Amino acid sequence: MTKYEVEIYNIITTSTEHLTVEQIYTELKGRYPKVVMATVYNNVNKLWKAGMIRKISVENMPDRYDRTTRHDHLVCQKCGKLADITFEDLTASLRRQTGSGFLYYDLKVFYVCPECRDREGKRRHT
Amino acid sequence: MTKYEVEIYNIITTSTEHLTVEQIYTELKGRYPKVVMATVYNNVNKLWKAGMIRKISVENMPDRYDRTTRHDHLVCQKCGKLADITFEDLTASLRRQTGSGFLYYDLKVFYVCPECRDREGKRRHT
DNA sequence: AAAGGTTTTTAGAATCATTCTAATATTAAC
DNA sequence: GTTAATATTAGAATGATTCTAAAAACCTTT
Repeated sequence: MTKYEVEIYNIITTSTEHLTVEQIYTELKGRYPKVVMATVYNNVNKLWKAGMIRKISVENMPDRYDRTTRHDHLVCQKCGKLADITFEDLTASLRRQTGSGFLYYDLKVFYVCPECRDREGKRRHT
Repeated sequence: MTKYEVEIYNIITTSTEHLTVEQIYTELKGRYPKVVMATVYNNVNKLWKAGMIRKISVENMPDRYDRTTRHDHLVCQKCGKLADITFEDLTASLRRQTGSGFLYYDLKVFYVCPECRDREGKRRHT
């Protein structure tokens, strides 16, 4: 594993947020001013293909990266922010229904996050 | 509803496949040679915002559109093709866990589709 | 520690999907 | 049938991501 691979892996897996390539790049740039975007792309793809990190795609936003510990995601419909939830593990049940081709699943719950609710509420009612 | 809106809605909801904007455009172009891409984009977005069609985002591929009847998706990890499955409805359970902000959920099951399995199998074993 | 070979990084161009802008066309309302 | 509103067109612009070719860093083997 190369220096950047390790650094990027650490940034992703220790973050409490769900980071975009842009954010990882900014973070990394602080410590290694000569790093470029392509390096971040190369390395997140490498890590992703190796199954070491998770990629989260949501329509109309850049991909974000996450640790691989089993959990699901809440996606705010208003602001796009992600939050973790752990819903019951559906693996066994889905494997049964899907057959031997089964690899993994991805469950996203769309909602309005508390912050956006408050903001909405203020505008509409108060 | 405008002419194109209706046509695009019909193309999406009567298709057995999960169509990209590109494919919808090609289909539509056959009947209306002067239609442009932007019109397809405008209209799928309009239909999507109105909740009349579903948008399916998978990492590294263009968005695809689908009818809104309740069902989940199988995504082939090799070729990206989508197939429908109907797994048990998790709405009630997720709403309970998520709270009043809940809107809807999206369940994608990644697998290797039968065609890709066969292709793989041939290369590896036979 | 120099030479050779592989892998990584860099810089910047290229690509792809999608959105935007401004002008034109179509539709609906009066 | 004129006005106002909305939709469509054409093409430029944007944003995210990939690609390409050259330079740099990293191993190995001497």
